[in-house]
Formats: sequence, C-alpha cells, structure tokens
Amino acid sequence: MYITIDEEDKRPVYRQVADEIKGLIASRELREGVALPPVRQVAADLGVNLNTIAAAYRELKKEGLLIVKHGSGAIVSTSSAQAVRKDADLRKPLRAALAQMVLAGLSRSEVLAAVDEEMRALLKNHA
Amino acid sequence: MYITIDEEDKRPVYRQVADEIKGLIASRELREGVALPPVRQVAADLGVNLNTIAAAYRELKKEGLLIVKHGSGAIVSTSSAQAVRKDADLRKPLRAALAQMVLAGLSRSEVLAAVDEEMRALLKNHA
Amino acid sequence: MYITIDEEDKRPVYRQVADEIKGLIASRELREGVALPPVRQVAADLGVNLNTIAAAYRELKKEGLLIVKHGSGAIVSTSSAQAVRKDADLRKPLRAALAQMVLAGLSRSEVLAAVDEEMRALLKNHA
Amino acid sequence: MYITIDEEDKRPVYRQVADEIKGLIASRELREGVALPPVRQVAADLGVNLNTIAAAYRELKKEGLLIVKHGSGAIVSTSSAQAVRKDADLRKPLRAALAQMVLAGLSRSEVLAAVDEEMRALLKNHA
DNA sequence: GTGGTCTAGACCACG
DNA sequence: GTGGTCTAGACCACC
Repeated sequence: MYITIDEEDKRPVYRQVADEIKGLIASRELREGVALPPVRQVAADLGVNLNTIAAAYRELKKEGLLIVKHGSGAIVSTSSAQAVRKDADLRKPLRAALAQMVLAGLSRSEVLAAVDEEMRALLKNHA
Repeated sequence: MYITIDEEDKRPVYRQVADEIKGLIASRELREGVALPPVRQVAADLGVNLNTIAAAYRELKKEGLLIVKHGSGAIVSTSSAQAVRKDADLRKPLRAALAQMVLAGLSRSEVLAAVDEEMRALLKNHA
Repeated sequence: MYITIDEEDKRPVYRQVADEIKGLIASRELREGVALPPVRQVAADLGVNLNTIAAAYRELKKEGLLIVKHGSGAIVSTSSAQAVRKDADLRKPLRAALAQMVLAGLSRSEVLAAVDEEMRALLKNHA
Repeated sequence: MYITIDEEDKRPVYRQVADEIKGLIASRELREGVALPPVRQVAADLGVNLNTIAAAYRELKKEGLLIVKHGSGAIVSTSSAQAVRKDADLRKPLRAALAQMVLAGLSRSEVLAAVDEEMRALLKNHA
C-alpha cells in the first residue's frame, strides 16, 4: 500500500493518510474485504507516531469505509460504497476546488479536461 | 454579500468566510475593484467576533485577492486571477472531491453532471 | 516633483509620500531652501485626500526635514542634514533589508552591487 | 533564541518578532530543520500575549519560512531561501534604508562600512 | 505537551 | 468610520 506524507501539506497527517487510503479504495486499488496493513507497520513505514495512523483508521471506520476487528486488523468494508454522504457534503469541496481553478485562470475546457483525467485515474479499476 | 457559516463544517470560521468570498470573486459576483463590506458589519451580520472576519480579510490580502486600504476599506484586487496561481496544487482538492463522490457511489455521468452544474454557476457572470 | 503612489504597497499612503520626498531630499533633487508644492496641489495630482498629504508634510516637519511656514507653504530645511537619527534607528532597517536579500539567495557580491547602484543614484547630485 | 521587542519601533510587535526570526534564519543562527521554541514560551519570555507570537509564526508559515506541525511544534523550512524570492521588491527597503543614512549625513564610505559590517554578521555562519 | 481558533473588549492608526 | 493590533482567557485539535 503506497502512501506518502507531504510535510508542506496543510492538512494534519492523520487526514492525509485517511484521504490517501480513501483514494485507494475509491480507485479500487484496495478492494472490499481486503486487509489493511497493521497500524504499527504503516507508522514505521511512514516514520510517524503510531497514534497518528490509529487516528486515520478510526476516522475511516467512523466514515464506514473500514471494519476494524479488535485483535485482527482492519479490512475494507464490503459496504464501503454505501458509506454515502449528504449531497451538500459532496458539493462543497467540489465547488471550492473548481472555484480555485477558475480563479487561477483555467478555462472551462481546461477544468473539464482536468476533471476527466482525474476521473479516468479513479475509475480505471472499475468494472 | 451573501455568506453563510456552517457549524458542521470542520474548517475554521475565518477560512470558511475567506473561501466563500473567494468563490464570489471566482464567479464574478464580486468584481475587481468592488468594495467589500466593513469588517464590523460582516461580523455583526454573521454573529461572530470582529477578529474572526478580520482574520478572513487578512488571509485574502495575503493571498493577493484583496487590496486593503487602511482606513478606507477593502477592494477586490485587479490582479486577483494571477494571485491564486502561486497557491499550491490545484489538483489535490479536485482529486479529493472527486474521490469522495465516487466513493459515495455516484456514477461517472452523475459526477460529470455535478461538475457541469457547478461550472455553470461559476461561469454565469463571465464574459 | 515626481511622486508616485503604489496601491499594492503595504505602507500607508502618507508614509509612501513622506519617504519619496525624503529620497528626493537625500538625492538633492530637492535642495535646501526650495519650496515644496502646496498640499492641495499634491493631493490633487495624486488623487488622494488632502489630509493624507498634510500628514506626510507633518511627518517630515517632525523629523526636521521641512520648515512649514503657516500661510506660505513649506520649504526644505537648511539643516536637513542634521536631522540625524540614532545609529540604531539607521541600522535596523538596513539589517532587515540586507537579511531579506540574503534570504532570497543573493550572494554577497550581488548584494554589494545592488547597494553600490542605489548609492550612485542617491549621490549623483552631490558635490 | 534571542529576540527583543522595541517599544519605540513603529512596526507591530508580531511583525518585529517575525522579522527578527527571519534575520536569525538569514544569518543561519537558526538552521533548516531546527525546531523553534513553543509559542507559549516565547510569549512568556517576551512578556506578550500568546496570540501575538502565534501571529508571528503564522506570518512566517504563510511566507514559507516555517513548517508548522500541529501538535509538535514548528521547524525552519528546508526551502526557506526560495520562499522569500516571491516577496515583493527587495530594492525598496534597501533604497529607503540607504536614503535615511545619507540624509543623516553619513558619507559614502561610512555607509559602505556599515553595509559591510552587517553583511559580515549575516554571513558569518555561512559556508 | 504542542499549535489553532474564537470571544470580548480596549485602543491605535489611517483617511 | 475604516481596518489593525493587542490582551486575557477559554476551548479545541493534534501527536
């Protein structure tokens, strides 16, 4: 499981980790039922505190993406797709991301091209 | 100037306000040279402390979107477009937003429809 | 008397004006005894409030560079040179300016070249 | 970390602190990767409010000189040098500082000696 | 323990 | 009347 931490990134480390795992699940590089590596191993790999990774897993569990089985690790929830959020929650980050790009001077077609590219990456493992 | 604060939102209030104003500038509801309402008025309208809004304005000033003239208010910078370019990766927030939607179970076409809708809203005031 | 105001500049307008006049005196483009243009005219030329220019003149008077004769305008003080400041006051801005350049990656010789260039401009009207 | 606040100085306290730290970084008394003292400690040492120092750190973070890791302190950015380049004109503060010295009656050689002395102090820790 | 945010309210600087 | 700064003190988020 390839994850990287960006020191310059403003988000807290645990969110970065959670978001990256979320991305891996969305793109099906991590499929339903698959076991995630132990918290301690990920922590060691990334050189961060154990608590930080534990917080990331806890976050994903709260969002319904992970099933954490005490004593035997965490697996990707079989119902991860249903971990649906309210439409508003989905729209706000989308709007902010698009507004940022428009402000940066990107044209409509440039933005759409970027969206298309990202969607391809996300969906390349989907049926 | 219509702005709302969402208590559920995890971003700090001053960031929410800054981001909303950024959105208004991107969609040209606030155009270059236009004066923003006084800090104190916005604070009163939203029911938050003066300092919180002052922090939002300072943020936008630092990002080059606002020109604040001490004693005579703040106006939208004439170079607001270029200002954002130096801001880090435009892709990261986009990717995160799209991943979230895919995870929520939205199909490719549903996502694209949402993107299209938001882009229309953003660009409706553009030449 | 050529003065320009930079809207992007962080300094208050009255300080920008005062500093520019100070530079003109230092470089002897404005010589001792010479009359400065009326506050109203400068204000009109620059398109700023009369009080702003008045504040700039007041500032320069306080620093001993100008002699303001009530009802008959202001002239450059004959003892403008003696309007000396404490050494510390002179060093702090110098140190800050140099530190900024060093941080920006300029080499020692590049910094010295810049200093030399600026000194030439300042001293070109000196005996 | 030796920092002093000058009540006579017209700059706000948080700017003074930020500028002093900037100077320490430029002169490599604070090197890349080094941890800065906690906000609360600096505040206590200088006898000012916590928020004032927090503002200084936030300033330096925005300028790219500091990497602040929430919960585990702030360190000097590894790319602190490039960070400053984008900051506005390097010449304006230099010109103002030199003009001030010339006005004070310092001769060309006296000014150059002062510059030389400051440059030595700044560069004494450089390779 | 660390930094971050927010409030309430005072006072200053600018135009 | 505008924005800016600072204090005092509470509470939250992160590691």
